[in-house]
Amino acid sequence: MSEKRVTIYDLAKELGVSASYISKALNSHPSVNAKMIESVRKKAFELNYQSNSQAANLRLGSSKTIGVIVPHIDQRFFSDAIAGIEEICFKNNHSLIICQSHESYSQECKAINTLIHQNVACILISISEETRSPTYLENIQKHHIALVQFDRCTEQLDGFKVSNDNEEAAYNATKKLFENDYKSVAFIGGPDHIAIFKHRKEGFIRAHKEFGLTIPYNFIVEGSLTAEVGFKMASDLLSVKDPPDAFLTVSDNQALGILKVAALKGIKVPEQLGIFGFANEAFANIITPTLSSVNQKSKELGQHAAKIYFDVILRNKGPQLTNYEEIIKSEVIIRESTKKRKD
Amino acid sequence: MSEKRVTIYDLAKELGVSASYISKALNSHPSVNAKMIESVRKKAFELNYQSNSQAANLRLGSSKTIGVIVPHIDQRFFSDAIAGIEEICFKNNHSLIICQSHESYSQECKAINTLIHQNVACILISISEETRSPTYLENIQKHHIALVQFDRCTEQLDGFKVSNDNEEAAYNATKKLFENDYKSVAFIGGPDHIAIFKHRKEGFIRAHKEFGLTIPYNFIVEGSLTAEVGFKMASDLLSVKDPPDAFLTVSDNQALGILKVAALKGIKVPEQLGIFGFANEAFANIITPTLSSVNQKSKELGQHAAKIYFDVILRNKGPQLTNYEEIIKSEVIIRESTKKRKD
DNA sequence: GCGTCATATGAAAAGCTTTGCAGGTAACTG
DNA sequence: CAGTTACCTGCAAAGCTTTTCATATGACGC
Repeated sequence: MSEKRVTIYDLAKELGVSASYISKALNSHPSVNAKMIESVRKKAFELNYQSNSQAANLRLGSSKTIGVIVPHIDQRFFSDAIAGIEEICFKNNHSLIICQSHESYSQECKAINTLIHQNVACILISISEETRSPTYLENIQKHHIALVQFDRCTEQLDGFKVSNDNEEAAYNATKKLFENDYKSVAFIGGPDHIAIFKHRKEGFIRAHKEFGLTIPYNFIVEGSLTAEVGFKMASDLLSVKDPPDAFLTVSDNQALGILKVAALKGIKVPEQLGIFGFANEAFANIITPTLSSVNQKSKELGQHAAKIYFDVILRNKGPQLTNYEEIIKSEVIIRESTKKRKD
Repeated sequence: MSEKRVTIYDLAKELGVSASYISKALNSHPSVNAKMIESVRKKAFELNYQSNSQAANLRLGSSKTIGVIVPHIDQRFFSDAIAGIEEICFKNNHSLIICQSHESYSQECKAINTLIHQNVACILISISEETRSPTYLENIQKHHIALVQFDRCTEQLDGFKVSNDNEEAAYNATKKLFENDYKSVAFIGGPDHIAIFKHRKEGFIRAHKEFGLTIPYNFIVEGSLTAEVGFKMASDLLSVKDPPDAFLTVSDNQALGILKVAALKGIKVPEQLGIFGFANEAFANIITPTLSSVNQKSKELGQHAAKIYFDVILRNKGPQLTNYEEIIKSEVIIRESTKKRKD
């Protein structure tokens, strides 16, 4: 019954021609006339033939497949980005292999190996929290596989990158806080060795410089992007002598933790405390008060990352660009949580 | 430089043995002694050799790859399920190819073809809203590729399935509403040809039967799983002569829409109106009032779907089970939105 | 009738791995 | 020493497709 796979040899036998001819027909090779192509197509459909990409790719030495590595596929930002990537790949007839690093360096390496084994044409990666050395990424390039970093990029390796205007976004968010009469803002950041978090911190600092303000040393802290961390950091900071009257975070979840602290301490948001999130999670405009945040346009970011491969790398097989960076403009969204003044 | 791919022939030449021997060594074949295996491994590492899965799979006729098709990867439920699938695949050294159907039948078919071309060992699918005929799924089986349906299954095709106890969950949720003194519950459902939505409706009806209650004909409506639909349906239903005093929905987003209507009309939730969501989205316990919902354990569901392939299908290559269904127990979570009585 | 050209078709190799079988060597037994 | 065993190692084929190059056929011009 469904015993053996149907191959071009089966088609060839049925039609009384050679296998190589069938192959040409299926690929619409110019040396095969239209009538023949049609009848081969028909036969292929009739016998329920499906080409074997593995054999083709083996022959061709490439694979019409893109690999993606992200820390967690079930985090909104990444699943959105992947949706964008998938869209572009689908349009270009490439399929997608997806791996999670679970924020672990060793799993990231394992994923990279898998993708190399699979002979992917390109790897799109957003590195894990643990990744501090780019040696494994260099390994990708050694295997003549294209590499595009998105969102979380390492500055230790040149190449193709897409990320948000993180510095600018943090700068704008901080400025908005000042413009809304908050006087003393604390920053809850993320792991500093990942460029995007460093950049956000820099934007935060630039805004202070511009307004001629100094930042108390303890008003810049770092941690993971969870509500628990937000809660902990905010409890600490709100217990010091001159506490901040606003927070800028690098994740809406951290912001959520701060809201909880405020509720517990009876601090009114936004009247007594301003809170600025990051990532514009689905809940940001649903919770009370609605949360000011930064919309990172994650889907677009994914699309652009994929497009870099199809539009830039593929077209540019000659002199290799070594540094190509795209910035996706994010959008600062002001909601209730930072409206001290009613305007 | 990075010219040609390193193959077992390169290793063979370097070590002065044959390629087939290298292959055996790398696979720890018993006829190769330990010392040799070690030195081949070392050499492989030294030359940065990465095996070519495509060639191996071509030879082996299988592919250590699982294909997944979901409507939208950026919907919480699916990205969670995929996270679960990925976990199990990773453990079993399989990689994952992910496709989105975008709720479109034609894109679903295209995705299926892609996966067949890729020679995947198994396809895990949650069908699109548009899919009404299982012919394309049968095609998968014809290509001796294993098939597991999860969450959204069609009743028109027997086979391996995993889903929630949808009927039971809806029944329990409805019962909870009655127990909390709501007298007249309306149901906002989803597309009826997808079994899970039908089952939820049946659970809703069973609860009424059990309590000896009749359901006004217009209290059962259907639509997509969006806030807009929830808003529209609820506005309509709350304007009739004897409006319902509670809603059971099939999505938290629909519930969100109802909350909006209530706010607009000045109806107090939960005092005057109970609202029950479904899916336990991240925002359910964050919004005000917090939303009663059904936790579908989506990640577990994904894990189980993948495990069916590894634990059941692979182990059971003899007499084919034709109907194997697993039910993941979901959890009904009561929050503020349905607490008419304080207890 | 012969050289030329266009068109249609096929043979064979290559891409890389796995595996059954056979061949070879060394050690060991009686 | 002949025969057996155990252990290593390699040959060759298979898995399916693509592509180069060669051949065959017929038509055409002169």
